[in-house]
Amino acid sequence: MVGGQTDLNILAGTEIFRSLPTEAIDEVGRSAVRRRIARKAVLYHQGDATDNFYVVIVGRLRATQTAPDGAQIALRYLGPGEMAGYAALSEIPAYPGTVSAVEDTHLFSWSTHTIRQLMGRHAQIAMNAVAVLGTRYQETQTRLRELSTETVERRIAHTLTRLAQQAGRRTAQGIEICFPLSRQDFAELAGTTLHTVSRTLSAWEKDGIVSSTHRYIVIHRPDLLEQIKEDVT
Amino acid sequence: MVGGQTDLNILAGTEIFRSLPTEAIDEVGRSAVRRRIARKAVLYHQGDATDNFYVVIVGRLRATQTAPDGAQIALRYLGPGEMAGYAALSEIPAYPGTVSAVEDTHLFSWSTHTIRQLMGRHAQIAMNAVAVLGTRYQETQTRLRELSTETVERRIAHTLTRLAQQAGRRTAQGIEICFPLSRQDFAELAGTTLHTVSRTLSAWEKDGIVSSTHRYIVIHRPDLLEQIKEDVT
DNA sequence: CGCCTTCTTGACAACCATCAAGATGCGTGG
DNA sequence: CCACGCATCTTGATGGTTGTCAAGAAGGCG
Repeated sequence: MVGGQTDLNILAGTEIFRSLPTEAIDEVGRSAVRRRIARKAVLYHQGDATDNFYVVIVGRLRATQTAPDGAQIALRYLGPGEMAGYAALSEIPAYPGTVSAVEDTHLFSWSTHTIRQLMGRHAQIAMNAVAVLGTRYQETQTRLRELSTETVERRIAHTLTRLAQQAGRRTAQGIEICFPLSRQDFAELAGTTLHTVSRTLSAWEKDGIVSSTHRYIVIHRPDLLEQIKEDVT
Repeated sequence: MVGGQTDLNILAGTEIFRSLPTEAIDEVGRSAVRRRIARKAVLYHQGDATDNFYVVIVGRLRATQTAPDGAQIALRYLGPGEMAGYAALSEIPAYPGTVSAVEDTHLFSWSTHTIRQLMGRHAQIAMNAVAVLGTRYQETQTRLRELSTETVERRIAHTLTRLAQQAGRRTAQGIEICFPLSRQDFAELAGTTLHTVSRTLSAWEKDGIVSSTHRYIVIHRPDLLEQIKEDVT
């Protein structure tokens, strides 16, 4: 159970519980459970029975999908305020992907039954869920088109821009992606191989567009990235 | 306005208005407008301001997305009972894709304002929308993974299976995709070119897996398609 | 300080898009 | 009813993009 005023304030700021009247937020808080998972730990596995719904408080999660043959792609990275486990909302019986932690992460969680009851009682929650899923659906459609029609370099540029938008932090040097991301991780997000990502980022680094230390990427020249995306050469 | 008992029965059977109490269905029907669009006509264009929400009664729609450079992919084909224009539900200001009719199509429509009001008043509608968007989101994620990791032939097999599931009709010869689909259309759905689709289907036709006349594809050996999908050669 | 993971870079080849040209078939108009 | 024309489909040849294989370099953690 979660009840402190700070917790309620956090809840009120999340994508799924925004714009709720106070008593509804109270109810949401009363039925929430706090949980913490360590870096690299798995929140749930693809194929597991859908039993819980989550909201990230602090940290970063990574959602992936694996094919029967082992090939993997990254579906999304989830930061503070974002929800995980939408299957719990939509009566999908098994999680369609695996979610694990990129950094130590704090979460709120609700059982499938509870979150559905909350949605039924407060249409605003369901409408927020519609908005979130709509936006994510749209983003995935766009990725699908990019993957179908664009060259790798442009796809990598798009992926990087999206990352910056979702998890970018302004610094003196430019925009930094604020969680660690290996070449392999990036490749799984862009739909290519770590080799191609490495080559492309190396070339961009030569041109002063980006730089990366450890596993943190910094964008120095967003304008040149835009140019790469639009380039019709 | 739509009020006949048959219309209400149709509405009660759609993915977005199922499981509603009678008076809610009544309300939905009262605020609905009937509309009809001819084959090849456009329901709305990508980028248009989101003004209406639709449900297909009979016919078939096709949702596509076009890149700035003109490259196009098919997002989805929509048949009876399915909804179009989810942007109207999720406050996305402009339609993210274009929807046009593959066959003469009858629709119900609601203004953006009306459908949102209905959702707010009846949480069940919003929950149904969550379920529909969740399922579509999941499907798109799977397509994304296939496009990232699988060979064209297997992707074409997956695409054909999905089509059969969504719009297949059992016949004496096998399962027929029950709307006309050109090689180009198929290619835009599978993320490849019409040439590759043509070659692949020709090869499969030689093996007795499928056949196609005019623009109707029939699957004779679903089992062999499954084998192609799983083949780990 | 050493090992192991991750990254970089090169060489090569395969898959599939592109280009090209002919075949088929449907709709339309005479 | 037939013939013409246009759209679609088929099939071949070729080349480019990018994945695969390989091996060495760099960097972090125990």
